[in-house]
Amino acid sequence: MSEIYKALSDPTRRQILELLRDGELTAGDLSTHVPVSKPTLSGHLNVLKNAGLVDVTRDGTRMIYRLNVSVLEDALMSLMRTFRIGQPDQAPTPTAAILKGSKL
Amino acid sequence: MSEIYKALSDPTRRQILELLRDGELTAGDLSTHVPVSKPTLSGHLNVLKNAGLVDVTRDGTRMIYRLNVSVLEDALMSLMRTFRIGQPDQAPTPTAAILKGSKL
DNA sequence: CCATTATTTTGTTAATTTGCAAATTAACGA
DNA sequence: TCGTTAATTTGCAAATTAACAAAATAATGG
Repeated sequence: MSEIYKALSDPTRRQILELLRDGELTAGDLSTHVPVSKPTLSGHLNVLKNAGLVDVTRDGTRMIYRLNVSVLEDALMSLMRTFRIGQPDQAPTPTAAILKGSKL
Repeated sequence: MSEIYKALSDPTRRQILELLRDGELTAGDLSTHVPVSKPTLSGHLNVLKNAGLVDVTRDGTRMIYRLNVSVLEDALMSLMRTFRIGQPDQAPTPTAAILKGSKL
C-alpha cells in the first residue's frame, strides 16, 4: 500500500498520471510530453505500474498505458477516513452539548 | 506544494501524522511511539513542518506538535479534482442521453 | 530472416534520503 | 550560574532514487 504514496511523491510521475487522466497513451506519446529520456520515462512507468496506478497492454510494438483511477481513489478515501476529512463532525457528547448552550 | 507528497511518502512520517490525529503531542511523546532515534524523529518532524502538515509551539523545554489537517485536506481535495474522484460524472451529451434511452 | 520501429534493460553516476551517535542549544528551577 | 531535561543540529555512512547513453528485446512488414 505504501508504494502508492512513493509513486505519487515524484513530480514527473504525477505529470504522467495527469497526462493519462483524459485517456490512454503509448509510451512514445508520453515521451513527447514528459521532459525525460525514454529509459527514465520507462522507469517511472514501471514504478506507477507496480503501485497499480496504471495498467499496460501491448499493441504491436507499442505499449499502451492507462490510468487505473480506482486504486488512486481507494488510497485517497483511505487517507480521508484516517484523518476524518470530509466527514461529519463527531457527534457532540451530551455534556458538550450542555456546555455549548451555557453562558460559560 | 510538491513537498506534501514527499512528506507523505515516508511511512514513519505517516505514522507520526496518525499519532497526531487525536491530539497534540510533544516530541518526547512521539519518540516513545515511533521506533527511530530522536535525531531521526526530529528530522522527520522538520520535513512535516516544512510541508505545513504540522505546527509547533514551545512549552518550556518541550516542543508541542499538532496536526494541521487543513493542509492535508487541501492537498487531497486538489488531487480529487484533478482526477475527478468523488464527483458527479460528466453530464451526458444530448446524443448520449438519447442513445442511453434507446433499445440499442 | 532482415530491417525498422517502439520500448525496456543494463550499467553507471550524481544527488537525495534515512539513519545514528555525539555535540549543541534552549528553557527552567535551585 | 549550575545542573537537568527536552529537543535539535552536526557529521557521517548506507541505502535509495533519478538521470542518461548504450545495448538488448519484442513485434511487424517485406
